[in-house]
Amino acid sequence: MKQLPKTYDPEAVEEKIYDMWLKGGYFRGVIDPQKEPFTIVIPPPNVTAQLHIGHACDNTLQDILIRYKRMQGYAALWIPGTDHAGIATQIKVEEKLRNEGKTRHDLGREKFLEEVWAWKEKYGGQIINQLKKLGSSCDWDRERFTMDEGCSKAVREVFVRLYEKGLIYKGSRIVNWCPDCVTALSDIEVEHEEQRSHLWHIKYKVKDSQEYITVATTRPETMLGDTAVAVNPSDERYRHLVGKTLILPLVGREIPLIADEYVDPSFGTGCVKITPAHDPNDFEVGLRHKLPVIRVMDDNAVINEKGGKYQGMGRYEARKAIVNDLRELGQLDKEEGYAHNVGVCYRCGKNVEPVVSAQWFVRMKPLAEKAIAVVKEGDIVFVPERFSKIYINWMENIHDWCISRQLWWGHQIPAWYCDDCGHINVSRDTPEKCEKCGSIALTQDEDVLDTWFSSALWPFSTLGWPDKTPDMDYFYPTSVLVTAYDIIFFWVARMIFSGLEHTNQKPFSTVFIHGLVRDEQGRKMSKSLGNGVDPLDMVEKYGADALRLNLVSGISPGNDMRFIISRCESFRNFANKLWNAARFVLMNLEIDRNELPEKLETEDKWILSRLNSLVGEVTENLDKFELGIAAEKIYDFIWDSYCDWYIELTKTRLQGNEDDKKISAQKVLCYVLTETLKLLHPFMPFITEEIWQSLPHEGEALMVEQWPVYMQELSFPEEEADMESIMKAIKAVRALRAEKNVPPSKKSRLIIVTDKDSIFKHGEAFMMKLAFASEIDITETAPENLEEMAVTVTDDARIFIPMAQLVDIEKELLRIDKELKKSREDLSKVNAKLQNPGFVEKAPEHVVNGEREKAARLEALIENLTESRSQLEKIKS
RNA sequence: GGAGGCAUAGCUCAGCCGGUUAGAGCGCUUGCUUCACACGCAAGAGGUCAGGGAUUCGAGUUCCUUUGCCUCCACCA
Repeated sequence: MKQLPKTYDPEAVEEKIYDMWLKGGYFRGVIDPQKEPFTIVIPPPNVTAQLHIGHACDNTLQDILIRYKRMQGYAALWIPGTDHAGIATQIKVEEKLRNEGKTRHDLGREKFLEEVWAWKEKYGGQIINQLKKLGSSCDWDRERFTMDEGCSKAVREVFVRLYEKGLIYKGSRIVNWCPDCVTALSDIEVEHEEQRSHLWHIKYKVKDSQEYITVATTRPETMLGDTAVAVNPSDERYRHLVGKTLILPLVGREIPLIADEYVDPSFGTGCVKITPAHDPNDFEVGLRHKLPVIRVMDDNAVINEKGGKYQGMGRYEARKAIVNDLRELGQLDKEEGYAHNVGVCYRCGKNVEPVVSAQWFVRMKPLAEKAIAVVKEGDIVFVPERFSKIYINWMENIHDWCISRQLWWGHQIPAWYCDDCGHINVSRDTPEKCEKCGSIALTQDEDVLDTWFSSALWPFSTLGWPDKTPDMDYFYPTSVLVTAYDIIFFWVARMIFSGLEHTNQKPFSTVFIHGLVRDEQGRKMSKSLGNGVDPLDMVEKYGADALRLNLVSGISPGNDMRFIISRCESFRNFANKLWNAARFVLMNLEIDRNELPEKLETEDKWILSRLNSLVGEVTENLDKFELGIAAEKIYDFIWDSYCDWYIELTKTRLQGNEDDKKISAQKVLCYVLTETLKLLHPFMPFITEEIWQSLPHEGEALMVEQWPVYMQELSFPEEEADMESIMKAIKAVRALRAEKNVPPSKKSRLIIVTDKDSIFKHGEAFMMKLAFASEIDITETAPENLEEMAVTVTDDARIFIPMAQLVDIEKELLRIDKELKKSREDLSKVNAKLQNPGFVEKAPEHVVNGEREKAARLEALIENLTESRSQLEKIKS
């Protein structure tokens, strides 16, 4: 017999258990042709810093799925890894350098990258350690990094293939430029926020005329680059001026007044200044009208030499100066307050500047088509389903993807420019000479790729692609992708089209989307608010199991959740509850084999039947990704059915002196506990494993045990009902006693009047213990000296308690009347249903039968209540 | 301008395909050193399931609508 400490101590258990799992090699995904594969690739956390509570949630969900499937006999593989997170990490390291008074340019590219790699080693390691602390059962032998050799090879392969197919091109386009990060961004890396600003109305003089045209703009500084003013061709007000020349204020440049459908005549003055170099729409207009493109800002958003006297000013400094100058010239017609959406960089939060720039793009339309079809046809399923609409909508309106970044940290673009002929050599390996002119003077493109370019390949680059590997053959396509809804576009969408394009297969079958973890007030967790929660703190305080259960129970798929610390405490209490249940079982255990006894008592069948239903339901819930519901059901079963009832019920047998009943109780206790541990294991891996190891068992570890299956022969509806009868009686007695504050130490005789005497005969011992009886009489007729007794009633028994303390006829009458009223109301409702032909005809049989049974129960209860009532009345008079 | 979500106990939230008396945690009230557990046990209070309408034998659950929050997408100067 093994002794467990009185309180569960996660710290003493978790590391030991995790090491045991590691030593056993249970995390390894092993190719086994006899088994079905089940694969998950981790959404690689950024190596920017430590994990936050959102990661803990994401990884707990994955771990639950992978452990569940592993126990079901799948060849389960969970591939871990981290993401280099281009801009984010580079910003972090530059910040660190700034604190040391340095910039990346002081170090130079090579030295700087050394710094970043050192950073990566530090934080990447921390992240892996954190994942382990959470209990994640990843195959650590296969840990990957988006910039490791294999992933880099995949990146080059993809780049070259797409380039050769004409799906990657380099071109001058308007891109979102972050002057602070000094790089181009893709469209989705720009967030929009409303900013209060002004709408400035500026007068442009018509050449050789007294007339003026007024345009409105939110970015007056860009006027330095204006090359036209446009009006709608149908606009009567300006028709006579179309084709005329205007004088650009401050600059003096002559620009045409053009007509273009793009202009909305009803907005503002109906005239739009056209700055092709600094606005995406103007760029398009410029193309249509063959307008010159004059870029007036440099990469830091400082006005360049094209800006005349404003050269050297920052964009907002220039804005101020220009507005002032226009005002002085009398060419500022109006200045009005204006709130509008401004794009900001998703990494640094600074305003993004649309500028024309030569960048690399992925041509999206051809790739998107397949990616839309695969979801529309249900080949890839989103859970919850509603996210597929969001995905499809985005894919259908997709723009080309700007993939080049003016950073140093990342995959350098595999393109080499020939210094002699200018030809672009795109190649998997560093070319020795220009493929066009043979020159050896080649310079590689300085830029790196968008960090998401490599993440997009993650499901197959981690399995060895582009090489043909056994892993690729066996584990690909992966099974489920688990992630939050905020990176559906960044990541999920790009994995889908990349997988389809490069492997000709979908990268995964199911996308399981969860919400974001917010703080107790429902705010997003962020650095600036300082409301972030460190998962390791929670692990330390409450244990990993409690944290995990907090993160998955009481949540619904796809919806945000609040992280409430007090809930960690309740789940720690739950762990302790389970611990003590196990402690109780072990204290009473004299068997060394886990098996069911030959002869089962009613209460055994009751708990086994309940367990069996639980097995069926939990399995179904997990298959439908209803993890929260599954967790709650297991929680309720353990606390309510197993601890509060079954353990209490077995005490009479365990403490009795009938050996066979004692042993059979031990066997059922042990069996049910073991099966329950299996069900709970994916959710609370540490404590379940630790307890399981103490119980009689044959296998090596709980985590590789077989997942329980529903068995018809373990369903005992009759015994369940019988036990419920006894439980109801026990509850009724307890309620009566509690009302009068009778302590458990004060026992009393119980006289049970029932026609189900065999059931109650069996329940005698339970009533003794749990209803605090000193002796029990089971009869079919009510006792005599009623005035000395209190009575309580269930639907199949009247229970008399000869205890003066409880006798209070007036109060009893009141209580019985109240109950009678309620029961009669319920009964009439049920009868109304049953008398409704529509209900009886149309409702399914089990529902109708259920109502009939309910009616019968209520009738019995009413009869018992009425009987008791008339007796009380008799005593009263 | 589009699209989506949320509204259920004092608080935070579950509630799957419509079908017992709408649940949990925390909080609250009362009692209990009941030989696993006070991180516990027992009993209890507390709900017009946001308002209105429709479908149905039956609606917290489906549909429409109103109100109030929230999010995402979108090039209106």
